[in-house]
Amino acid sequence: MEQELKIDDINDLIQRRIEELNELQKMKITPYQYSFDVNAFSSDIKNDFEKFEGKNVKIAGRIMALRRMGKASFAHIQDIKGRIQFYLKQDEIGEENYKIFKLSDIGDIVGVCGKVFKTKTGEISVHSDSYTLLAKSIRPIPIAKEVVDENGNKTIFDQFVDKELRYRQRYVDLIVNPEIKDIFIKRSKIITELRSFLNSKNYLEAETPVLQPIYGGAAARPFVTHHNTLDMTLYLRIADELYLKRLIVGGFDGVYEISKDFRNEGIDRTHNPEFTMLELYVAYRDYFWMMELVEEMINNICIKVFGTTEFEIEGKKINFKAPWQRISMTDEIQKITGLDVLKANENEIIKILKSKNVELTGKENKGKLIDLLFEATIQPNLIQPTFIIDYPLEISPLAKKHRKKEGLVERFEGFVMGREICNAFSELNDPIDQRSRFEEQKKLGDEGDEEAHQIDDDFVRALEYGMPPTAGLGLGIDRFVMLLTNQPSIRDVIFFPQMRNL
RNA sequence: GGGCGCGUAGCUCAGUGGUAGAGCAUCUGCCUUUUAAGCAGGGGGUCGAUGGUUCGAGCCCAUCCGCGCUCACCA
Repeated sequence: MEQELKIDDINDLIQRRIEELNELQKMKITPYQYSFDVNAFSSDIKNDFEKFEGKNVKIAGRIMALRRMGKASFAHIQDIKGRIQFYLKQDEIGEENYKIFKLSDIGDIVGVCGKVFKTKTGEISVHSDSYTLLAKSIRPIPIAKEVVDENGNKTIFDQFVDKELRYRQRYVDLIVNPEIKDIFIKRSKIITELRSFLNSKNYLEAETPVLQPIYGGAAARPFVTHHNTLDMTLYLRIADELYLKRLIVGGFDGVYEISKDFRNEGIDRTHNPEFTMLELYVAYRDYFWMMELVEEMINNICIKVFGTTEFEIEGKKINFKAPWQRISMTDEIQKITGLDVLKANENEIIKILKSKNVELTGKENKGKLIDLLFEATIQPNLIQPTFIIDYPLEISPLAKKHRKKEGLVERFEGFVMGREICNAFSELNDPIDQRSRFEEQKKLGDEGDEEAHQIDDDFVRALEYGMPPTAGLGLGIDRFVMLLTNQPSIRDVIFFPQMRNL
């Protein structure tokens, strides 16, 4: 049975492979097999040659290099752990099987059985006595040839480097640049350790709605969608916060969620429209307590996943070891600029901002101006892990007023390498204050601030029933993974980053 | 959104006004321990798209599409 060609970007390379496929089928070979009993992996064999030498192994993987020399051949296959060479010759596997092998291409998935041996030139290989085509590849993969010199330095020729194609066709990227798998494995371990740390504290992993009639918990523009049967507008969540706090009202005293949030905003090195966020709320605790928890949690992840708290990130040595420095935002601004922003009027702050070439829209309130001043003067210098504490009230509509300092809230953000990695507060649990904060936000919204918070009456009602004092935390997983794995772009830590349609 | 840059064979790239190239990949032949295997020979292109300038455009100009870097925005 000949395969119909229904491939839009057919070329002669694909054409030829389909012809091979048909030839295999004429030979009654099934080019897409059902299973293969793998019992060994490339790097295990190479790392423990003494144990494997002379033993029969069954390995499987993708052919990544082929060297055919008439009636004998060498090839490399790539499995989950790396690459290994196999050798086969016609005398040993028979003409029929050798013909099947000759119809194989780089990219095919194959299974090989045979004895482990070392070639004349010293490469640990599998001397195959059977060869099975498991899945025929009809689309050629970009071939990158590798050379490892005697010092172990790897040179890669013609590496697949087009970033656009790598992101759009991540499956090819993973085949051809397998070292990136490690980043994603690290990402997975980080999330696993995060979850196991939080579970060890007996916090409940909760699932809250992605589709929300009122979005909230952050300042961001949402994605809008529509439910047909209910005939109502729904928003993809921009944060989990308000639902998780409802669970605290309901009597859970520790809840967390690791989930996707969606923000309809720009895309760049640090922003993907959907991203993974950890949010955690713990009853009867405040933001001081939460700072210690963050230190403990991050130290734990560093040790469990990387075995150290010391990292080299973009050439700088970073140590996550607790305790982190704690700096008051307004004190530090005063130290650096000489201005007491709490007492100063807006014009005094604007004057300094202008001298720093910060562009203003003219709509900023005092809290926003203070935040801008912080970003311009202090944030870039926060290289080692640092907590900035006590933020202006106007930019923190869900945080509790500071117990001592007028105009501020009990909020902290953690910074590393000048970048924010987490955000936390003593949560606002005064329903009357919360309603007036929402009303302030509504004013901003009415004035055109597209990111202003919506009024969530049901959330206020929940607070009216009474929410215990609570500490809350948000931690952006993608950016955290970027830091720990030293990746320059969020797209390098997300398997399938959002791309424009072609 | 602004600035800079990129888009040529499956991959990596050269080609700055005069017949579209190289290496790898691929095909044919030879080759039973090779390893960027080798030797000999061959095929493969809407040069991102559209329009313009020119006797002549991959190259110059304009517009558009896509991507990258960067700045702004995104607390």
